[in-house]
Amino acid sequence: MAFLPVKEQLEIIKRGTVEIVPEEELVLKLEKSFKLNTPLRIKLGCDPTRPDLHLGHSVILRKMRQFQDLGHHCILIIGDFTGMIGDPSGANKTRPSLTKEDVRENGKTYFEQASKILDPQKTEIVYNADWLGNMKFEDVIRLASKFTVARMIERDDFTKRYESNEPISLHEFLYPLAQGQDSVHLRSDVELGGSDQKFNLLVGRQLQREDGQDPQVCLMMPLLVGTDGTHKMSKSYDNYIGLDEDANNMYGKSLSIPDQLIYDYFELVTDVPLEELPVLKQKAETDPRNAKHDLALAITELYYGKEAAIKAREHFEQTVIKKEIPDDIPEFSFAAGEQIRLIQLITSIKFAPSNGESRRLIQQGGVSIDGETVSDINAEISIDAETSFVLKVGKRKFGKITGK
RNA sequence: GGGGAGAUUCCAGAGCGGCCAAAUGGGGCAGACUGUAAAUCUGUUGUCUUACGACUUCGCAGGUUCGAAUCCUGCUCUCCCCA
Repeated sequence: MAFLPVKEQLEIIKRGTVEIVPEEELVLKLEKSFKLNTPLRIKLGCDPTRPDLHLGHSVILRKMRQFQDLGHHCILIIGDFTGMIGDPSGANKTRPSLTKEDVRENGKTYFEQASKILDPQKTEIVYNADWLGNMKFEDVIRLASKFTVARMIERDDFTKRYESNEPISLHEFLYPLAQGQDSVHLRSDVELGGSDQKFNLLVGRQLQREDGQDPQVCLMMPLLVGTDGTHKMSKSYDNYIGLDEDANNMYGKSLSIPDQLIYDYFELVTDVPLEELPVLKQKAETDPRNAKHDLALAITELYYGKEAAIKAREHFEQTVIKKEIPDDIPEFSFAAGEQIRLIQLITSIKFAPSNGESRRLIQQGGVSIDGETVSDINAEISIDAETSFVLKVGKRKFGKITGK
């Protein structure tokens, strides 16, 4: 296939990037690729320990997709080797070491979810245990000798953990080396990563250089700030919008981001054309309400299509703005003749994790039946064949209770 | 190898023999308000119980005591200083 002119490719590639190190080398690589009509080898590593992808992951995956669309060769590394050992970074808890099967399984799940963004046909999947697992201790020592401790601990997250007296295990120093070794093995031209990966990506450059290769270009994407507006999007902060979230949730959660993030989201997680971005930036400042709805729609549309996205918008307006009952709510049937305490009913359909919690919800006015707030903790419900009412618990848990 | 500090409820962090299901902050949840599932304010935040109360929880295992998160012994883990 024919490649786009280098200048046009660059424009697409640079969208949203934090840093490209070094950009001149990327230009050279693109020029060479164009001349020889050979695709660049783009590398992206993933951690298969938690295969629940969210919009934060999508930032980098989308960048990968852009490379695919430009005709380059994309390689997704499933980090099964590191996953088996259990990367303890960022935590002082030992993570459970996964078995080989677990990791392969997770890797599969990861790829399935990533396929919502990547073109699976054009993605090469590799497992790094295939080469890292064969290294001898001697090889590891030789690799380790290429880095000094001072260089390692100057890495930002190590420095922070060191200063706050948090433990750093020795093997964590080996992770960047392992990742760099991946680049050597795959002879990558470009490695993608979050801006927190800079150090690791740079290690790849050094190791490739020592191996006599043309070092990879490191392309860093910003870390997407989560719905709380402060931390990077991640499952552990519970500020994420999952890729397999249903359309309604995706829409609603997208609306809950703080206003100042609207533009970033447009740039990083939607497909709005480059030339429209400045307009949207303007709109995000002058008309945040509508800009945010546009954003929510754009995000939802990307994963569920236009029709579903519009439905999600309607659902949101109905339930949140007009505070009406949505059309499609789950139904829970109880045997006719049954007498059940409301508290237990709420717990039994998992609208609350414990009876204590249900009780609290009622006490706080968070429970209503057909729009009437229930304040009696001891309320009992008699079910008969005719029973049918809508139970609302908290802001957005609706259920239709019926008798059978 | 030697010396010191520490492990508390989702997180951070008080408590140091009964008044401790355990201060305070963060987070979560609910209510009010709002363009919003944002911000703000208020309430709430182990389990079971209508309630009285009962039960489980303060690294792990034992022990002292009428009674332990708090005292003792051993173990595990972490941090700091020295070598």
